[in-house]
Amino acid sequence: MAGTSGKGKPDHQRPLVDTPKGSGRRLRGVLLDFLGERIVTGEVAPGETLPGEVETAEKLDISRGAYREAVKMLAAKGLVESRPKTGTRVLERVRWNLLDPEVMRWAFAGRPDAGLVRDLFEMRAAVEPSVARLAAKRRSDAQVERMRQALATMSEAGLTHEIGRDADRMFHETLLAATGNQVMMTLSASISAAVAYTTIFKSRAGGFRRDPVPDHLRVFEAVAAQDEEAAAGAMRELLDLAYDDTQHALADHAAKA
Amino acid sequence: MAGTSGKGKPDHQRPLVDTPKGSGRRLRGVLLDFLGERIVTGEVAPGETLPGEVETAEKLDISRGAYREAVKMLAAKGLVESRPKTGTRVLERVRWNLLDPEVMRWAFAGRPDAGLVRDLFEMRAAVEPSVARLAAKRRSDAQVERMRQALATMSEAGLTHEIGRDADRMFHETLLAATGNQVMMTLSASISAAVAYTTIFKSRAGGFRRDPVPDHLRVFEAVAAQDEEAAAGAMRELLDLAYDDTQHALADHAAKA
DNA sequence: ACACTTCGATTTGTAGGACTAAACAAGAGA
DNA sequence: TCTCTTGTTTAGTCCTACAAATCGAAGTGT
Repeated sequence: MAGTSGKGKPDHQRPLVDTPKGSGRRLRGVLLDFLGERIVTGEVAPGETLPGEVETAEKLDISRGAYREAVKMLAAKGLVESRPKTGTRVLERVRWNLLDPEVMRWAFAGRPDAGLVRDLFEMRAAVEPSVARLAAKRRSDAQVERMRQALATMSEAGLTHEIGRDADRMFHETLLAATGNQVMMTLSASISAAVAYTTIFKSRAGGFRRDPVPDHLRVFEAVAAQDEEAAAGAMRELLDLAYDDTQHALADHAAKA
Repeated sequence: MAGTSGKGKPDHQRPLVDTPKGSGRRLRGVLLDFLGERIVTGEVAPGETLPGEVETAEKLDISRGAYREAVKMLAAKGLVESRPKTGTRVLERVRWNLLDPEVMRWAFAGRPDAGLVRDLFEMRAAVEPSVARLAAKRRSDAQVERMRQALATMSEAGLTHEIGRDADRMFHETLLAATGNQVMMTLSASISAAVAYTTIFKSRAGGFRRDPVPDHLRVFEAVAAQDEEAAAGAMRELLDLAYDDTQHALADHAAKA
């Protein structure tokens, strides 16, 4: 791993950033997660500048090349900006690409931030009904069939099980594909990345307060019947339910701490 | 620029990817644009794999380091994925981060794709009314004042002039900030990047069919009065107008070609 | 006080080599 | 024949070390 002989330090037992080891994870990848998470969680505040690249690379005992590639990926996501002489500095939050799935993942790595969850649900409230509406308008019969099956396995397994969550994702994914709208598809891909984390968080903390299957069913039926307004309405209800559950899970979690 | 002596080729007159020269643009940056544009416009189809990195770097007469950093930035935006032995391949469109401002820029570099424009406006139709609603609910007096001023300069200069477009951007930016919603702010940042290109495109091709200032004014007044429903409605009208204009500009452009 | 120059810190770009993962093919064993 | 293992090859990954362009700030001259 370390060139011809590293930096004189023994190859066994590296000092920092747990080694990628035998896993498929690349060194650059773990470094990216390491830095990205530290930035998104606010551990290094916007405006601050990271120590110089030679210095950092040395401290973490990795090469400048690997470090630079990780930093360039952060820059591509709008988290940092690096210029000669000034160094690499963390940008203000507004410049961040919050919609990037990886950024979302970092944001939800620790405990979910209540403000971010609220913002996210406000966004979903704006977008998802329109998604349902468009899906009702343009869905194909094959997509209806796929959603029916996903719904079936979902009601069998329940959302507490892995297989049920998979079915849930499949349901929403197909709904999205039915809109035929590229932009909405990528947006919701990011959102559902975040939603997956809150869902798993919910099922950890306290379980669900109401069965989500009936609401999914209403959405499905409206889409199948191509009733646009009903689809939008059903989706709104589904979202309200999810928001309530998330709020309660968050409150429970806060109470315990 | 070229190490000790490049690759033996004379330093004057480089073969490909116009050199960054005295400009502030970094070599990696122009390479990123070059590759990104080629991918987004479909010149290299999804599924295809780029030639090997040594080969490419050699052909373009740049170092592997610079090339790799550019590719890593593309990977961060979800455009490509590179693995040993397989090479670097372009991902399917659904995995692209279309909301990334740079990806948007590449998408609108050539002639705007009609389908993408439609998708974008469907998205705006879903999101922007909610933006107006939230802004009406939470706006501060200072923000109202800022919007008033932007509107004033905008009605003076008109959207055909640079200064007018700046004021327009300022108006929408402030409206966005008034929502207090981080997620919506980043989303609309991406969207307005695209909108800026269509706007400049519109003013090139045929001008505007209707004065946009009155519609902006209606939005402003509703937000100032904290009338959420009126704000949403006014925004919907504003969007309809913009969509009509864009459609006609697109049609004119197509007719000429 | 103002413009111009120099200097130093830091990123940018270059070169070439060693390591490793992954795909493919060939061979060994059942 | 089929599967499992083993080698071979390919291309990305990671490493070191050096040269150069940039830009801020301090210094210098007028």
